[in-house]
Amino acid sequence: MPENNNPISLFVDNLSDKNKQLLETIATQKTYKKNTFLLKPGRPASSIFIISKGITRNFIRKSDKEITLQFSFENEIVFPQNSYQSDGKSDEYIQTLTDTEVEFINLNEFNRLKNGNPELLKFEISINEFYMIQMAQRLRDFQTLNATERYLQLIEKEPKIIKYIPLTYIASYLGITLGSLSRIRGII
Amino acid sequence: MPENNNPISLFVDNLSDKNKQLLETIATQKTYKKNTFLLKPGRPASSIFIISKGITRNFIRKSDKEITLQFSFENEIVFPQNSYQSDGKSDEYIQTLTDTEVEFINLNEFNRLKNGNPELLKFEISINEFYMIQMAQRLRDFQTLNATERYLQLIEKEPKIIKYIPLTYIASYLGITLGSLSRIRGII
DNA sequence: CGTGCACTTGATTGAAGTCAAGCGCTGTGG
DNA sequence: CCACAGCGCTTGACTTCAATCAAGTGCACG
Repeated sequence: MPENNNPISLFVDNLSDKNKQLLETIATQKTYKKNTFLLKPGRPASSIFIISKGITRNFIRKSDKEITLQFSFENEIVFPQNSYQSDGKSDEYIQTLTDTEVEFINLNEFNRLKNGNPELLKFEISINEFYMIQMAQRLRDFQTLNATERYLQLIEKEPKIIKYIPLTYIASYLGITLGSLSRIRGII
Repeated sequence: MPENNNPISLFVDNLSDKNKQLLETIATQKTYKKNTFLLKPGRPASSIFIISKGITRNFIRKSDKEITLQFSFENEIVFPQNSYQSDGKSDEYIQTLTDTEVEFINLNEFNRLKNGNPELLKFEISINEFYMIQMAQRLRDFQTLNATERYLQLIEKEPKIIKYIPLTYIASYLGITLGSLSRIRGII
């Protein structure tokens, strides 16, 4: 199973005991079978999830195709990428790719806790920064690399994805078709 | 010149007078001529800029080409997208595209101010969220749209860019070549 | 044992890149 | 004040990359 000790779990570790305990008071453990939806379009996302065990993906449907936006592994935080559209509804799906165990965190309660709590506010800033850097890197890859190079980059930077996730999902994550991805793998 | 009242300036407006004043104590007004570099690779970015007047672009060089990562207009905040690479150095340029007036904000001082200051911490969170949503949208466009659709999307969502910025820069921002962009414009 | 999923492969088309030439401004220096 | 250099953009001929659509393989699992 995926390796441990990513930046996100470090951010949690760095919290004071007091705040760790506070977080626990609003977290609920839940387990889901493979291929369960944690979020479907139309429902406002009132929670985020910390994955204790398992893998999820965020995706959207676009003209009969599924486009994968994000994969999430152990100790990572899952939330809808695009938050909301103009009509206030998310168009995003979040789905488990394996049997998965998550800590469910209600956003209203988290926002209440963090009010006037600098440590939790900084915690949120760190997490946002982490995901911003990741997205900026990914954007850059789309602007500067072709399909083959993006695939090689993925192997290097996110080997977990290659190891554990079906190519169909990886293809749309890389912005290419399954067929092309297969050919790229053949050549390399 | 570009329209006013974007989300970022609203975030500033919403600050308490006390914090607005605090920010002013660490801000320095500077003006730059067109085509000046506010940041070059190799130097750690110790500041961010709030544009009072003018336009900037962030870009990188990659095999003799310049790839534009971001344009910034009046009242927006400019900072390097990719923060840093593994060697700790940014590889990003920030350049003025017109005569430009900025509020220079030293990051160390800002970090000192925001320590234990929930309002400023929330301010930072709001700004990060704003840019995250923007990046997530842009990423999605690369995954789901072809060159023509990305251009149309840009016209719709960021008309300022089309109005004020040379096509050469826009092309790399959209991840296409100048020639292709010109053809797309010809057809539409 | 057979159905369906994950992936590969082939033939063809279409989208975008490359490279080079050329046009029309603008602005600057002789 | 004109001439010309350079920038911003377009256009053409051609190539290359990736998409499309369809067929087919191997494997897992009920």
